[in-house]
Amino acid sequence: MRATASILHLDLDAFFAAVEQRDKPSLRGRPVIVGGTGGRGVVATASYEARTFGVRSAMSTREARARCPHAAFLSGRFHAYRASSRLVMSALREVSPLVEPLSLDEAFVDLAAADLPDLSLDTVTQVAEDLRARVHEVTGGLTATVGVASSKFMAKVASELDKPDGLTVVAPGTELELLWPMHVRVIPGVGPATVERLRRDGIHTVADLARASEEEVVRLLGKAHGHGLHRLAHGLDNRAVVPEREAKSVSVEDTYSEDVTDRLLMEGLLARQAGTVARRLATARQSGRTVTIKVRLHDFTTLSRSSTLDSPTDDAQVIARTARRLLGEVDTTGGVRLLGVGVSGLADWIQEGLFGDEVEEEAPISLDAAPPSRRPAWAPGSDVVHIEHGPGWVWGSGRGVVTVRFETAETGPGPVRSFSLDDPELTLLEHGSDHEDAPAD
DNA sequence: TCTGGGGTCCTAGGACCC
DNA sequence: TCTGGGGTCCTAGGACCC
Repeated sequence: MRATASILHLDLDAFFAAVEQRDKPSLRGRPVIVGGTGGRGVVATASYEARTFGVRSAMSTREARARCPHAAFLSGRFHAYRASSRLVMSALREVSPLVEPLSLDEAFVDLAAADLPDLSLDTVTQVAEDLRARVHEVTGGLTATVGVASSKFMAKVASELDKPDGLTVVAPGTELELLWPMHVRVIPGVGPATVERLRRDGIHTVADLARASEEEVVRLLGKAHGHGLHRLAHGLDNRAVVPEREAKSVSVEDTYSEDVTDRLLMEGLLARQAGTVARRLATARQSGRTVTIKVRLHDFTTLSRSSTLDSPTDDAQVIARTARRLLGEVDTTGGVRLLGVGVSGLADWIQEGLFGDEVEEEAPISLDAAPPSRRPAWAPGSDVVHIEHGPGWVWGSGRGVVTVRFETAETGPGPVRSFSLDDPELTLLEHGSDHEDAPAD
């Protein structure tokens, strides 16, 4: 909570649907619904025209069709959404270097890091209006709703108040009089289950929540959630705007139009998903140790099984093999409606920055350009090794295992594989055997 | 023939280690 | 011979967000 209204939250209005209406004039003024169009689809975004018929996000497409049969139902063009999103994020970064995207259509901007004469209400209001106009301009007509306040929480609450195409600035000091009459549902993190738990205890408004003792809220909702919500109810929020966040997992899941009952087919579908996950990991130059499968049975029961490997991988075969083994632990009699594969525990083995600038760049690392290392043996990124048929970089090490990414300037990033430290195939190519220097920085 | 897909964070219990 | 306690890792599930 700051003394100035210097955190801005921007939300693009009915984003996916608005992009479709922008790109296809015949859709303008008409109800447009973007989402899964198959028998088991749900609505991702409904245009405001569709919302007047009661169509909402996350509603099944079947129900949306019943409510609004004349709407245009579209399955979505994500490259177009990403392109517009990038334009918006760039526009935000013109205002302040501290921009935290929350999704394709939402971001926080820290105005305290912007180059402004002051942070008075007049100034931030003008900045917000200019920004909304700029977004409209760079996207070719999309509108945004903006909230500006003294914290992330209040900025987000404020941006909900004047949708679409609006602006709300909350003057510092007036937060609680705005917040307390509202329903607890306005607090991000309060969903249906939490609303119900609080309701049973007679807590409906934010003021009710603030009046309750912290002990009581913690008893109802658990330590972290209870403590956090109780603070928010008092308007207390010191979270900073954080521009870059490391991904913690990569996953793919698919709901099938008909339940899958054939075990071999399930294995094939998992293997294909493993390939997609592996490709995304390689693109992000990451690997992870924990492989998780997700299985949704015919009756919507959802299960997960996971297995943590000795060393991180981005190898499609390894992920597929693990996924198949995990599927073996699940009774799929009766069929499954969804299968998914994910890898988490990313970057555990990669010390960010050990590669220096090189890790930030997409360009393949030349083995010839290997920097003389001053780090202990087998530190991630420190050594070039030779295993079996080719050279590679040490990617991670520990527990008697060294993990290597095979990579050359010619081939670019290759697969990640692991070897036991006493594997005779493993030879240190560069970097002598005494490593007494302390790690740099 | 209700109920997507991509994520994040939290909890709770058991294993294991010191 | 009646039995510690703290810390960390792993696993499964749940709530929530967009």
